[in-house]
Amino acid sequence: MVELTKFFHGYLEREPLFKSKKVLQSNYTPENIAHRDDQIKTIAGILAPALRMEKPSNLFLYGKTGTGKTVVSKYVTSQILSVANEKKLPIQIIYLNCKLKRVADTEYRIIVQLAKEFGLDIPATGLPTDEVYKIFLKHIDSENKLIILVLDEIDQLVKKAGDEILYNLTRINFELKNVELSIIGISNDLLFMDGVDPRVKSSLSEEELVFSPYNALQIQDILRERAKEAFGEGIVREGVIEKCAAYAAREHGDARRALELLRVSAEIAERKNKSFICVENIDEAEEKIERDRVLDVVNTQPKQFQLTLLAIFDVCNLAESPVFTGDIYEIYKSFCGKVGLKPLTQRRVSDIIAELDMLGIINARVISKGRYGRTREIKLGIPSSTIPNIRTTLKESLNL
DNA sequence: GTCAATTCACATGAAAGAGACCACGGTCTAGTG
DNA sequence: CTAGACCGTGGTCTCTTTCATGTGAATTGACGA
Repeated sequence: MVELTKFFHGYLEREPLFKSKKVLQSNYTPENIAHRDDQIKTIAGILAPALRMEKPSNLFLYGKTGTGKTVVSKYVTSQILSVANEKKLPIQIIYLNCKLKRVADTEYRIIVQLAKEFGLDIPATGLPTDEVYKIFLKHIDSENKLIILVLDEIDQLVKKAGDEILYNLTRINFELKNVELSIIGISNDLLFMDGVDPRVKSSLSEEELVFSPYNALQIQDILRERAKEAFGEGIVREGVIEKCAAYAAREHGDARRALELLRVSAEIAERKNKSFICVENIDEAEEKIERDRVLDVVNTQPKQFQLTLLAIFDVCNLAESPVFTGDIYEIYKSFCGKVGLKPLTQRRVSDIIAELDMLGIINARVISKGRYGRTREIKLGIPSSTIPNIRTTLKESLNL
């Protein structure tokens, strides 16, 4: 008891490492965005007609994760909005992240979310989709307005729900008299548009913009700028920024990852009562981020998912040689027996393995072994140091 | 030695079902005046 | 008479199963040199 109060007092007396933590959080939109001037100008140019109440062209942004697509579009739209507010223009910006599960990942839910933005409360389920459309359209069309709809991670949406939604959304303009709707689509997948209905394609990507990855130096700039706001003087030791940037650039110039790395490093240092962040903290941070990410996925997925993952861990642990779907399925089945769960079909497990691959927890590559068939070659996609930890968590949650 | 056919072990697709969740409208019930 | 409880119907959504079709190269076997 006494110990704890002492601890809390100590905690409060200690000089905090962070001056402002939110600067490093992923949803923070900084005042000025480094190395993205061109894109900002281009987007601003494309969206500017909105301020004359003319419908801007639909816009499509491509680029890998952490290249600033979201930040840039949020920045530009918020600027437009503030000008619009100043001039009392009826412009509305709606930002939807289509990747958010159970929020905006189906046609129905997109409409519900949109409706919510207009103060309309529609139940999350239970109504026919076209009914919801009608309610929404009627409500929206009652006043003059210009709407800019930002659909982030739009590729996820289309992959799950098909491109019909996009078609419907682009058609809204024809059905509404008083409202103009422009769409900004944001996609991580550069090839995404190839598989989309040509009609949608032509109307949606009237303008296109590619965000190229940052290089290590640019990431350093970004980190330095944010670190200046986030920490006090002298807290970030020599080489920390450089190393964070190098780690992130190793992937494909993912600035978000670099920022997260820096933030978690700082958190670790803080927890250790250090008054500075040093290079060693970064390695720990990297491992922690990875572990948390996997654990997060694992905990939110159904049991069968967890069992499959556990089977993969076990098989990969035992065998040095490459591991295939069939092996996993056998082990998985035996686990099911132990836990008393009805095993899924191989078809389903195959899909689950594919999903795990998508999540980056494993690396699965389809290979052909010639006469000996075609299968997935499975390797672990996470550092082996994190695995024992995850494995025990898994086993606990499964009572194995 | 060359070349096409074969063959394996799954991958990949499509469709459809089970079960959870929910809204809506109608009917029933009990309480009220 | 009316508010609330309780159905049945019809809708979405996720996770699965079932059935069907696809696939890439090692292997096989026929063929000719």
